[in-house]
Amino acid sequence: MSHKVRVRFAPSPTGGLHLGGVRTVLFNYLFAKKHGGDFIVRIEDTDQSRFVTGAEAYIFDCLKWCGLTPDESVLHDGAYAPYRQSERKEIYRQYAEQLIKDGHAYYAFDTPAELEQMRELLKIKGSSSLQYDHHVRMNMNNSLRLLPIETQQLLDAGTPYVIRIKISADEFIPFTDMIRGDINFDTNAVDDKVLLKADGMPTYHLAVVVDDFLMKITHAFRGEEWLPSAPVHILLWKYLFGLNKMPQWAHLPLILKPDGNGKLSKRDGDRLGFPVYAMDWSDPVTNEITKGFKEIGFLPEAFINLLAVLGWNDGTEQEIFSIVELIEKFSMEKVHKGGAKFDFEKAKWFNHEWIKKLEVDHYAVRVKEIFESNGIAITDDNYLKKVMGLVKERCTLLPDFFIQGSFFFQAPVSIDTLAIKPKWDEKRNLFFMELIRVWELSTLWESTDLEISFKELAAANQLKTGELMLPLRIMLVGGKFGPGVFEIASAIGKEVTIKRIEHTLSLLQ
RNA sequence: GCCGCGUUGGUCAAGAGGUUAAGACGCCUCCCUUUCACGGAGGAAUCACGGGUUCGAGUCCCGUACGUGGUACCA
Repeated sequence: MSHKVRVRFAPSPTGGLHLGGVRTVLFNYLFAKKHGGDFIVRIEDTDQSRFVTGAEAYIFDCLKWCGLTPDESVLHDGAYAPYRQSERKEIYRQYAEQLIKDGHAYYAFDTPAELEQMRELLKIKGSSSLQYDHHVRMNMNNSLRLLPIETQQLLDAGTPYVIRIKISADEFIPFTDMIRGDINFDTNAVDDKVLLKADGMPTYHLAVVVDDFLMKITHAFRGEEWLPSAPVHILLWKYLFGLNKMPQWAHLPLILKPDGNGKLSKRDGDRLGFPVYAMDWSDPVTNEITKGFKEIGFLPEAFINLLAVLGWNDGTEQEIFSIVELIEKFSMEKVHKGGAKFDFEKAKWFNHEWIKKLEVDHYAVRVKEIFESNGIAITDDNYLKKVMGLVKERCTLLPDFFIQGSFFFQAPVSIDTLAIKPKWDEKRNLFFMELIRVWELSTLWESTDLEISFKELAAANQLKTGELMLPLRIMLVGGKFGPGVFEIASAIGKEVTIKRIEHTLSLLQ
């Protein structure tokens, strides 16, 4: 307890950063910050065949957008560098050798073909498992079966080999998971996992344990898919560093697809029409772009919020949390055991809430970009912010500001005259002609003034205001949506208002 | 197949043996608004199943079903 809390997020740079990945980062981050600890990002790039250019930089971009800044990482320095496992390659070997020396691991020279043959044989024998374990290892080509001199000869000859952990039979590995409580594993179900690959790189199993030790990690949080290999890691801790130094584990529940079965994948997003990655990911090989939450118009505050409450809640009715509140209220014990299906409708609701809640200044820059990418140059930022304030409660995603607010900047592209025509007649036509004259002479242009003059004129013409407001709205907006008509008229100004009324009037002739 | 983990409305979920089983999203109705939203009021809809334990079980135990993950020189 006297040690400073240190946690890590350890992604493989193999592609886009998935919702589940961001949530793992988030829970790590929240836990670290809550306990005044350090949040470390370590790049687990031990599989050279899966390396993807740009993926690492992309991960850091996502973290930056989310506001989850690491204390130590490839980009943030720290006392335990390097933070990229490929650069730590030499470190791992000595631990693997140590395990061999202590009798907990061995060299295995079996070729892929021989391994396949072994599995075929087990299958024929009707064995329930096809594992490389105590049942078969004495029939295999490894240093356990070979004479020491034979092993040495193979080694000297440069024969390719891996180092495997020697899992003893009939042993129980108990451990406590912060979320799931006490769990017991039977070693008979675990195989002699490869620790060091033929290319000299460690596998995940060796690398996590060694690095977590070296980097003084106190709490290790990862996805539930790692639970079955936990006994291997625990054994390695026991053999290498001692169980008393082992971090506390928590295996986070999975995020599942909304329909059907299984883990949420990128393909589900494509299929169901929502993003699965935090930010746009462009595949360097195929150039295919996969949409991200940021780009479709999510606020980072909302993204973080919705992820936090997917599998966790503080036991109250509260659903909207700022990052500061999350840090204060988060606890690993309240994380669920079961996986949660992702619901995009609810995700959008969070964004809507955050758009309403936040001052428009927080996201005006992005909305400005959206307008500009739609061909509307914003020359007056204050006017933009005013418009945003007027329409924000109708916007769920950031691009909605364009849909809801373009008519403040340009004449409506199309005018829904069909909505006016059924109740249109000469009397109403004359009313609007007169309205133009009245408003042209008006020196006051506040929405309340406009409403008063509009209503007075309607009364004088013995027309119901209500029947005239919809036509006015259509004239100014183009359709049946948007904030109060008089507020719109006031915002767009006298000249534009009159021009739009005249234009629609001519359309109605 | 084997091993692990899980299971409260359609979805997210509160719930630590005694509750009329919260709340939210979505859906429906109504009010507000002569637009669309926002806001407000209401509605439909749930403890996977079977056995125990107990005066009493969504809550504890055991089975079953279902889901999910793992079973690679991937992480």
